[in-house]
Amino acid sequence: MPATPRSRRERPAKPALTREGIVAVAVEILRAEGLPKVTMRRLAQELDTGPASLYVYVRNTAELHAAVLDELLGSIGPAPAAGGWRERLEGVLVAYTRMLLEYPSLARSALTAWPSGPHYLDLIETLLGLLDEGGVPRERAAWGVDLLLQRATATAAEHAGEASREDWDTLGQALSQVSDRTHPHIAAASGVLLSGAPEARVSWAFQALINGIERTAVPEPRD
Amino acid sequence: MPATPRSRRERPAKPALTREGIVAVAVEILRAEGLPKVTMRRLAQELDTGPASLYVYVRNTAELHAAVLDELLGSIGPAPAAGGWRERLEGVLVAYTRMLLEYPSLARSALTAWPSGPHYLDLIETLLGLLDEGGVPRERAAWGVDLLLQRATATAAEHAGEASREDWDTLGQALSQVSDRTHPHIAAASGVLLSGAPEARVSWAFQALINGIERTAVPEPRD
DNA sequence: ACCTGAACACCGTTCAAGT
DNA sequence: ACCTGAACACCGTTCAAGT
Repeated sequence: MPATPRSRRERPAKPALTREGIVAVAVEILRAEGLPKVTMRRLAQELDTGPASLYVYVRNTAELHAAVLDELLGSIGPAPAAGGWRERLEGVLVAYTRMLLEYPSLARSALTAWPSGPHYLDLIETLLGLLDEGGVPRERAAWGVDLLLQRATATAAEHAGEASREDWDTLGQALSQVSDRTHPHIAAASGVLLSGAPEARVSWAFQALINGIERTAVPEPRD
Repeated sequence: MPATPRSRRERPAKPALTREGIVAVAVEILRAEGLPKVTMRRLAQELDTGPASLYVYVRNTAELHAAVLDELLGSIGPAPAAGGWRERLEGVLVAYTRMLLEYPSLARSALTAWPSGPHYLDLIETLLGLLDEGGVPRERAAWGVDLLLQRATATAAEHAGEASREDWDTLGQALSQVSDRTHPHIAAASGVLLSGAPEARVSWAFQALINGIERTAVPEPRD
């Protein structure tokens, strides 16, 4: 009796071996199993080829991650239509942060491999538009966008790796056990340092950033 | 003729197999060859043992990285003695950023594996002290420290991985090629978006953060 | 030209077995 | 108890060789 061929029913239609096909499969694996499983070898296996073949379409793993992020960026939708510019700006930033928080390891990778895809450009345009609506001078807005996006990305990235919850507790313990002779300011602030609901802190941080960007003059360029 | 034993002159005194010894060797390798070479296997080899032995002293790679960072933190020295609180605060933050910029991949790892060592606590104490001196309310200062340290860490982390320089150029190209019909605000700001000397941007960002922290009220805790 | 099998040069972590 | 050899289960990337 000949061995029966392995079933191929798992994937309805095998995506084509193109950049789009690779990114599509990568997003699928990311959603189902997380970024650590999105490896060149796994992708190749899923596409019935060897890992070497992928290098025709993507330069390396970092570039692949950036493409995946831009793809996901398409899902956060437009800015809220109601409310003042400040609230709407916070709304966009919170939506971006929330999306990244679903894939913290992708956020981590986005911090290093800068996205430059179409959805990322749309996001920058939206942020600049809202800052302009609020009367923030163009130069401050331009430099400020970096601050806002970096805060969102870094906040999500901090949750990558299973250890993060434990580390927070370790730091909390260290902060509360500190002597008020050697570290008087920590001792005095220990109750507040790690206090507050996560949403409240996220919101406060964005408002503080917006306030700072609004009020801080960019230096005159010297030549 | 018996085989001559392998020379052991490379390392003057092999550090003891203790947590301190392991961290010391890790710092040494980091300084000489960068974080990617600081692996469990390499460390074990350097200490004449197998990788499994290290797990008696460190929980995992992330914890090791955090210990290494705290060690390096000891080298940035105290806050500048002269100047207003604002300038001294910026001085501390710039010194921290500069140190991290020498080891961007360590910064990247610090974003995930929170340090909680003695030198990190000292840094927090210094920041809180300077904000207090500036009359910043305790609650704002406590929440603000997270903003300041995260900015420093994330800025350095962005330089990890060889690709970062190229990515920046790619983004710059994408930004300057955008159509002013679809992305009018980017088009209008394209000159400013990526302008400015790195030091000027780092300095502006910290000043904007300080200004924002100073002026943004923390919400009343609800129970 | 486009594609890929196989190899190169590694990883972190666990665990059974030794001392 | 403390320590570790060997194994498990993987990685990314390159390159010579095939079609």
